[in-house]
Amino acid sequence: MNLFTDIRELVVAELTAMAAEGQIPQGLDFANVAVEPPRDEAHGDMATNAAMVLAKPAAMPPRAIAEALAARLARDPRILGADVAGPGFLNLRLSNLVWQGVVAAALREGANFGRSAIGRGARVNVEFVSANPTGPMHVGHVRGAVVGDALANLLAFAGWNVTREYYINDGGAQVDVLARSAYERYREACGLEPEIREGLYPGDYLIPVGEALKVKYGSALIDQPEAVWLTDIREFASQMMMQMIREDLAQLGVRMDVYSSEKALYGTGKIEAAIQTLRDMGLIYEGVLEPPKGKAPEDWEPRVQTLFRSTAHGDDVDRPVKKSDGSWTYFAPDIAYHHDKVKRGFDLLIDILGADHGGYVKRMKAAVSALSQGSVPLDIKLIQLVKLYKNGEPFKMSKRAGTFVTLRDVVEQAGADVTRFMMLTRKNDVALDFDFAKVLEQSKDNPVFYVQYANARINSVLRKAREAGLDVSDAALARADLTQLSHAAEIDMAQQIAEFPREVEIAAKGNEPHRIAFYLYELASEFHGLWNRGNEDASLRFLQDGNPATSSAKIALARATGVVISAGLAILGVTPVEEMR
RNA sequence: GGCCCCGUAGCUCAGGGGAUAGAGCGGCCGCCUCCUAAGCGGCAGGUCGAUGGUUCGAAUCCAUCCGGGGUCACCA
Repeated sequence: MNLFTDIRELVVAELTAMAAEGQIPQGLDFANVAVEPPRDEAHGDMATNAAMVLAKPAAMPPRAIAEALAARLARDPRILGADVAGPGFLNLRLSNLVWQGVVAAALREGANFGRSAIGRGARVNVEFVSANPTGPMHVGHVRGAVVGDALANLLAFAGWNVTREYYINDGGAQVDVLARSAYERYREACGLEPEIREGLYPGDYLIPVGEALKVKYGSALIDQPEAVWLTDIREFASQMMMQMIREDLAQLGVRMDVYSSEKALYGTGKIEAAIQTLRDMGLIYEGVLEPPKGKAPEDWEPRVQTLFRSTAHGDDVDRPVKKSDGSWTYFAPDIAYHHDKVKRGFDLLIDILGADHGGYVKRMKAAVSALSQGSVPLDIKLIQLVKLYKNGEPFKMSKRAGTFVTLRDVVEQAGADVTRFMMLTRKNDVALDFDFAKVLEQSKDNPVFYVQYANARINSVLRKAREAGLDVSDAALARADLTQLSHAAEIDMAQQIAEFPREVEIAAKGNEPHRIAFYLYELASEFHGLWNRGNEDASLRFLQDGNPATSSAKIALARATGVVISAGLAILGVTPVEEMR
């Protein structure tokens, strides 16, 4: 249930009736009519801008519309009062029964509370991580992995049909480097001195690869020329790397539905087919690009290349799909890959990329726009850097990988839940500071702790109530006399709970999972506030000695809050804690 | 120089075209005989980078400019 859309439907229904009865003109567009919580509590529980939005097209003063609408809305049992205010806002006060009903709904719906159908089952592909299979995942990948996974959870919760996909970049030169590096480790496993030359991957995570190669090939590849072993070792090593990456992702609680290989596109005609599709649209031509503007064109020389006319779909310059030697650029398989996604029938594509791929956004959008003839939107989320700190000091670590902090280092130090939550405490396009000390701190400036603490307190109440002999099952609590929840502080709590479904929809529409993390912080804050009100006003404590009926109602409110915390954390992929230690 | 992102309280950051712009930290003042004070309440602190524009209404949309970061033809 989403109370705000319910009330908006009521408003639109009344406006429609007003049009039918001639109170306002026929045929007005109600699309911009909004029902939202007002910023200021004094303005009531909900506000609608209907009168202001419609005043001009209806050629009527806003107050006249607002007053007529108010009179009609006031007849609905849910609405206690409708007051015209300010320039034409209509402020609605809702019956406590409405808010009490939200508590009951949360208890009834449980983990499904807040679930939405706005996605209408549309098929969306979320591509994320897509790290090269040349080593373990490092910090740079963590945020993208978490954002992608949480976004996928969010969209699924909001009614989209989600596919999580990893694009294995195994077609380029970097996997050759991997093969050569692994070969040296193989020589090492065979008792020879490895030559980890400049440009090879030095990390000791390749030692097991070398040992595995020795098991498979014995000494057969020693002193053989590269041409003999390169292809086999490349395949072998990248498979082992992918296995490691899958394990890394599992550590973070991330799972993929589909792994697609770049290499698998070569030799299948898929790249050629994608380019041919563009060629048939007149978007492929042989030409010479202008030198990059403003950059010293010293080493620039005109070259004839095969170009994609991406400017026809919003890009700034056309982009090469073939190098001057006739081989594909990296862009060509990427076009083919997105072509494949379009052909698989997705209604929406989302790519989660590192912020250093900013220059890549327009051309990829252009390609998808062309290949789908504008029918499949591509949203590209660029993920900004994570800066690591420990107690405020920049943090460097090189444990097992040689030069970088790995995903495993982060998860081992901070834990998957903390890592995931923290990665979602910023918008994707803002850099994020991650302090290993602060994220584990048990204080309110640590949002993970703060939210988890609220959940622990709720569990504490339930535990105490159970010890006192109360039935605190959700079914029993849903039957409690919730009309006893009438104090303003309790109604405020219920109102915050009612925000959850609305926040889910806003977050899903904008592909912004971080909104859920911020919402949970606010929800927790409301709960901690209510909890402490019990210190001053004993009637606000959840457990009321000798009054099981009242206790049940208040516990129902606490439990409903817990239900929402769990549902929200589930979207983030974080496990709620039962008890702080 | 082109393109992209950012610019909101001393600091770190929220804020779907709505009313008097919010939170945490830091500062000051309060709250535990009582479900976890690991918390809560209050006060102080703002020309929302600047200037124009669109709009009944702009932190939000558009344009230009100023700062900071990223990126920039045969690397993926």
